[in-house]
Amino acid sequence: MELSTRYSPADTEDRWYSHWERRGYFRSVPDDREPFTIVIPPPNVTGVLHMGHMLNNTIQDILIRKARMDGKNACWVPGTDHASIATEAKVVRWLREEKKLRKADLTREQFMEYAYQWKDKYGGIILNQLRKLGASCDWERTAFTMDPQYYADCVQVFVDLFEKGKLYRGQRMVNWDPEAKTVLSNEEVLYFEEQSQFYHIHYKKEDGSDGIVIATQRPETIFADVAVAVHPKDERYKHLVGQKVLIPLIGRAIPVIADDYVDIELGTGALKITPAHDPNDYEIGQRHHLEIIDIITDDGRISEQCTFAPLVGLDRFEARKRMKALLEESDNLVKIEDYQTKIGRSERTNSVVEPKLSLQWFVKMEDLGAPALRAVIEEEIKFYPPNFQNLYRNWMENLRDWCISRQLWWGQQIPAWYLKSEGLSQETHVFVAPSAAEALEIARQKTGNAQLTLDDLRQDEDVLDTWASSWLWPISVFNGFSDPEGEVNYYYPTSVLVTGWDIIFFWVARMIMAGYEYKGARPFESVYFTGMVRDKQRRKMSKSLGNSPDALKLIDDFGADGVRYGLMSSAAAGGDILFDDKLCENGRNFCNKLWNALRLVKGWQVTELPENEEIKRKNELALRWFREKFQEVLKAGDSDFKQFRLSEALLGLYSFIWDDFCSWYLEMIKPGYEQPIDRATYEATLDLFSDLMVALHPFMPFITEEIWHQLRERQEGDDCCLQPYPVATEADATLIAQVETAKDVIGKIRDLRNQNQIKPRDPLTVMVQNSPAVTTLFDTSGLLEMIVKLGSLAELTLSETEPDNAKSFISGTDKYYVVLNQEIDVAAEIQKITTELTYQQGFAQSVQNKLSNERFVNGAPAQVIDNERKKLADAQTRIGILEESLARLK
RNA sequence: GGGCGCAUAGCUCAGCUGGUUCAGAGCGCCUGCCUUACAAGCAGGAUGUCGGGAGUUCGAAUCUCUCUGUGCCCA
Repeated sequence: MELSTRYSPADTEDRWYSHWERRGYFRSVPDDREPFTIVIPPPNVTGVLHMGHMLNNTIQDILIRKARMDGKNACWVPGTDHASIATEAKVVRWLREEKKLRKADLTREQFMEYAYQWKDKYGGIILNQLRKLGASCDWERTAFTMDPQYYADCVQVFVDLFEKGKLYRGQRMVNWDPEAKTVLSNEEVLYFEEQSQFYHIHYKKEDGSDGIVIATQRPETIFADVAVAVHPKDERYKHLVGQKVLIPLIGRAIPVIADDYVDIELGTGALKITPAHDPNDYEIGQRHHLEIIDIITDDGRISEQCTFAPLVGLDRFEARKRMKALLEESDNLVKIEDYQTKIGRSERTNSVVEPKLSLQWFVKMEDLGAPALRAVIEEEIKFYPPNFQNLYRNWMENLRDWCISRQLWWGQQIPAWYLKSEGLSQETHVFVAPSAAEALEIARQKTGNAQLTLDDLRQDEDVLDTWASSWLWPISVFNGFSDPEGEVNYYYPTSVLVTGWDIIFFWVARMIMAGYEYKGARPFESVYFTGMVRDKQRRKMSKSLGNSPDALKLIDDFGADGVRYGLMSSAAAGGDILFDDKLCENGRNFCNKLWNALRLVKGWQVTELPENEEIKRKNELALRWFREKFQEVLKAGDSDFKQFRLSEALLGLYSFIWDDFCSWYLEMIKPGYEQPIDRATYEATLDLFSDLMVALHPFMPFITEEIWHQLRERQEGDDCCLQPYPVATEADATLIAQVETAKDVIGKIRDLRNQNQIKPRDPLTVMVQNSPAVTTLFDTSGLLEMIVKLGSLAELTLSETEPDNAKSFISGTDKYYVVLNQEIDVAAEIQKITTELTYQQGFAQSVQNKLSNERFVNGAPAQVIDNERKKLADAQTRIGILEESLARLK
């Protein structure tokens, strides 16, 4: 069959993927084998494949394929996250743009129906895209964080935490998004350097005399002030502490207090305290037992609570503008100062975050955090790279309670019920239960009112933070809550989690907490942190910058294997990747290289006749050498895998295949023009090539499967992806070193050709100076023939004397002569040899110095000293040779 | 302000427990080749006070301290 000079991924990739899938190779059910389990970091259900996913999932696929080939029961669970806020935002936009509907006009039930419609239509595209990448997931296990069972698990955990007293409802300062009207977690707030102003405002004393000038960025909140704070050591204001000053415009008197928090240098050194609208003020307020006055509504307007009527109803920014004029008129504005500061904005709506006191559900972190911190510090869970331990520890030692309620509809509705008779946020009774009926039971008991009906209760409107569902992922996907004695006990703890370090707190830490809380065991043995994929200018890839390449187009252009190679070749764990198409190009080129090696081998005619002795010796040596070298590579690769050094493992195979297999081995055994190859070498080569494909398969699954099948007729079901991964045996270092000397000689001959304009194929005569050391060259069967072939020599013989008209070089401690049919430039040759001689003498001297240092000889291990002695001896031999050459030329 | 990291070839980075597999890879660059698998290729080549300084050691890119530059996280 005629093979194209280019490998065409499009012709093979889909075909092999469906073949694997059809044969059920990725399916896992518990059995006697050791499990190797990975749960996918579930992408947003609305997501499409981007570079980060490609990197992340390529790594998981490599690990899972390798484990499968190692004979383990490999199970990779795929799935998606309902991603409450991100998805709800998309659904709302879709309703507005496509259906001309506003969320406010829909009931919750109607909205959810639309949301599911939308999810069914657009959700899960990414899972099909993962197939293009080659991801060998067990698709029958595909999970979703809003699956009915998963939903029930989240509810059960909520109830359980509540019953254990690890969940509470409390007034807390939260990050409020006035546009989305929802609480944001700290992690959902992004900070930007922005231009702002400090308003210096004069708070006069009750008698109208000069009081104190405070600086604030938020003049519209002065009506919620309850104090002015200064630093206790600030001499300027000491006399005022304990006195009262008046809020401008409304003239309410508030105390001046002293608190360490105040920064003397910042602004005027005097700070207005507004506990309802600033987290730091809130804490100061708590310390000093101050009142809380809230004057901002849920949508960011000045509320009725504000005693200054002209502002009521205005948007907070509009109110700020008005305040400028009002303060000027009332002669309270001292000055306005420009100020650069960090403003927090909602990651989703970009609106300025409003600190707000709100009644929310919180998980107490104290008990949950302790075992999760310990597990990582004591390396019960190992991080790769390990320095992420520090980041983790830092966060875990400063845990804040986790706000898990979100004012959204898309998500697991919080299983808490209240009495309708009580106002919103005024509840004195809370009934937490898995269902309304059970909540009613509790309500009847707690209130002592047996007449209560479901109509008297209303369920909490909020849903769970999306991470409060995904933290159960490693347990819930194996039905660990509904069937705690089932297969979860086989698959859990999972083997490794592969994820970006940016969600170490959101997700990794919380899964660890849930793991210890609900399974009493770590959720995974190891965590492999990937870096961020960035563009060439080091910018994070983002939609708004438009710098993210289209993942599927990349696969079209370079093949999935090419892209996988590109991503992996420069992706040390934890390190960012500066992505460049060039990387994928390398991968594609590698595929072509493999393909052409296949074309070469399959193009050979095979003879059943035995080869002549010389060729036979050469081929046998080549084979032995290559097999030994393969062991070295496998051994290194094995250790790389154990340490998750996947890039290193891949690059090791890459250079072994490109350099050692293609450039050396195949050239060694390649028959002459239109000559056949002997059966034994041919068969052995097919086997070696097959083994290489098996070793490379986890990284580049498609092309290796294709070549595996092109190399030989295989039985049905005899596929590359199921082969046992080759296990290294001890390599014969001596043999490898012998062939290395041949490669060195060949390289030097080629170099000499290059420098003297001799064509690569001109047959040269080369001699080697007879010496006791030179015997290995002649004693190693096939070595001479190898040099003759790859050096394109007419002959290689021993010589007692230096021939005329020859140039020489040294390999190891042997002197070689290349006979040239041209004039030798004696002066240039002398120059060259002198330079080399000077270098060798200097080198010998430095080794000599080392060896005559008594402390070195006494202190260093014997092996190091022996090595130095050998270096010295070899250098001295070379010096002898060079001096001899020089003498002869002169 | 607190914490974590990084600095090695023109560029992007490897370099594990200190010792010739320690100064490496890929890209780029230079020279020569359309050699009977592959020009998306082949054969060669050049390039570095391993950020500065000090220390530990027989020996430091590797360990310690310090300075400088730089990135990130938290407040």
